[in-house]
Amino acid sequence: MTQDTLRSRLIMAGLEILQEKGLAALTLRACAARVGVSHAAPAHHFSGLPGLLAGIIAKGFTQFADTMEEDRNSAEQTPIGRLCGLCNGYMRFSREHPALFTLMFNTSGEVDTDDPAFCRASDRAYNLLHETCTPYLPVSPQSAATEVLVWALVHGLATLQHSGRIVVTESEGETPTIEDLLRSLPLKLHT
Amino acid sequence: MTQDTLRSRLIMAGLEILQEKGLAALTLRACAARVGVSHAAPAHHFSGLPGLLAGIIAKGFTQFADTMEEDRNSAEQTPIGRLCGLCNGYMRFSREHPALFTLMFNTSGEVDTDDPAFCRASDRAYNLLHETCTPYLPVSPQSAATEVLVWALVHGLATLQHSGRIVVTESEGETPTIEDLLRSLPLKLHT
DNA sequence: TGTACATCAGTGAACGCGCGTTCACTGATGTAC
DNA sequence: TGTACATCAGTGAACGCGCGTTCACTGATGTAC
Repeated sequence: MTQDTLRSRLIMAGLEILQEKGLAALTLRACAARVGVSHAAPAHHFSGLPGLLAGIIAKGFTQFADTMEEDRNSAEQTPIGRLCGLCNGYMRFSREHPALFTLMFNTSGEVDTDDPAFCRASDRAYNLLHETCTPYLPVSPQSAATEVLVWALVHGLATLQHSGRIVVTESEGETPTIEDLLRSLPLKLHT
Repeated sequence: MTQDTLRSRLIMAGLEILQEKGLAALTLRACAARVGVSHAAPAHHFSGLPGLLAGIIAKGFTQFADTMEEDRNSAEQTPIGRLCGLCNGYMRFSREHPALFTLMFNTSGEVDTDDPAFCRASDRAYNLLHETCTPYLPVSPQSAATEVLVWALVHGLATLQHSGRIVVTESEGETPTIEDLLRSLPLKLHT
């Protein structure tokens, strides 16, 4: 019990440090200090920094999937409405948690990608995208699957937005909205 | 003269270290050691690590633009051929220099983004994309500019490919090619 | 042509720093008898 | 009910490590006169 609590408290501390100070500040000692525990304590719960990172990323994917699901389900319940909602959630999460988002999609080799919690959370996020794209067919036999197009588009937008190179809004204005971009794609419903 | 030479040799060493061992191994001391110079020498040429990183990233953008220009100019000289070539260059560079590519598009705060060489090289890469998209018009008034669509798509593909989440090929096979993906987009030529 | 001097890239020793890791320990908890 | 013992999460001191930075120095180069 105490073990589970400290473990999850260290992960939460890691998420906060990532949010406030970025990846460079994310160390075992910093997490222990934030929780208020000696710096040797995390060794009882994680196999070094890669283990802690895996735990943090798993938690990150869970929050990511929650955000997408929430925005999808509170949007207009049509295929395009749900897809726009999901993508807005994707963009929103990457905007609100830039350092975490970057870490989640960076296999810098320092992360234990076999961690079962990590795989479960990551799969759940992917399946949300997959489900929300199922109403759509590829436009032609040669064209790519809808989910590849959509995923690449929204992921590229999120990454470029994060690095300050483009601006994407949710409300209407001079810059394109997610909805404009998705409507630019050739999406064809099942007949 | 000696100053310029050591400066550029340190940048080249940084690029090699990035390629071989990743971002975590990229330090002032490591660059100095690779060049064969004392670890205090770089201080005469760079204002700490951020200055060296700016130099490395500027060089990276130059190589990036070279790669895209080369692939664009050796492709079939039609609008779609040139655009496919450029995007193949984009993907090829990100595949061949994953750590550098990640660093180039990550404003982790540790980089001096006001560096003039950095701005010049970055602008040249962007202008290549812009030029190659000029034959195309948006499909409708609401839809996004072609270059935003293309950039987001190819950047998303590059990033997701790098993190091992999707596979994109240049030759034909079971997975979509860049050409398939670009042909999936609604691109309309000027009349 | 020669002398004196200024400049400055690179040296090598030393510094403090935060990191992950180790290790003997303490003290609470739970269990066997 | 009580005693003895095993377990184990967390402690705190100590370790070696590589990092960026500082600083007095050396020695080559270029310039003024």
